[in-house]
Amino acid sequence: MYICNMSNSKLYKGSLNTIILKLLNEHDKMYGYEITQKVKVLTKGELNITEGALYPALHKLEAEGLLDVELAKVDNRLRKYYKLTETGTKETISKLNELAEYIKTMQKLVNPKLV
Amino acid sequence: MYICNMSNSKLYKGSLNTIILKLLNEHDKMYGYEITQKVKVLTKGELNITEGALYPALHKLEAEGLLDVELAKVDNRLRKYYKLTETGTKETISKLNELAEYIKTMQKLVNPKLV
DNA sequence: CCTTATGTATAAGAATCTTAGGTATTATTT
DNA sequence: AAATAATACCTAAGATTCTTATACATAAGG
Repeated sequence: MYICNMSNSKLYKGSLNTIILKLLNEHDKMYGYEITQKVKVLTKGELNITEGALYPALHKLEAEGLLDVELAKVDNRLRKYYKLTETGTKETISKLNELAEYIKTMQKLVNPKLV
Repeated sequence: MYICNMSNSKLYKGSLNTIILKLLNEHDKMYGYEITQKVKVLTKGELNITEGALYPALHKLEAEGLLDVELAKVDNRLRKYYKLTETGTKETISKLNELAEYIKTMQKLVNPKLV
């Protein structure tokens, strides 16, 4: 028996906020653990959001007024549902544009013929 | 008269090494200042590599054995030409694959219909 | 003479991530 | 029944990478 240590391809700086915002933009409300699972499924295990990155990021987005929190108890376990605020929705669009720009920029650099 | 402060779209973590390696892969040998200028031109001013990021990155890549250095004096000014080592060339390919994977992964997350 | 361009470098600080712990309940396996 | 895995939250220490600011030096241009 051995343990498969899938080398989690590293997040690029700033990606996480974009991912969180985009997922909340699609799913109305989500809780932290749910986000980690969703990312796993969507990326087929390629990306594992670590809790040490996720929870501080959620707290910060909340503090910045981009997310609202709603507490829930399910099966006697706490859940914190996060939801985009109006500002959060605007920021989501902005972040997605930034990401698209970034990808274009990188393609100019690494694949100049195709751009 | 006012100063146009083009908000330098931020680098995502880890991008810089990939950019450096890819440029050196294409141009045989380059010096630091040349790299900053090349990136400006290729990205039409969208990306400005700061010296505070570039020089430490070059030094680290050299220390890791991915780059070789060659000193030159042009117009009485020092230049440090960097060139890929054999290991550096392999690492370049690996980094470019990583970047391509990363972009695919992000597109699964932010644009799941298209992927 | 002063500023801009060319060319290198480092140090302090911010931001974001990984790793490694911690707590607690429920479900599953042994 | 007991141990482990899954669910669900959290934080702290450390690594890494970037920005900002500064420094030094030569050449060119106004």
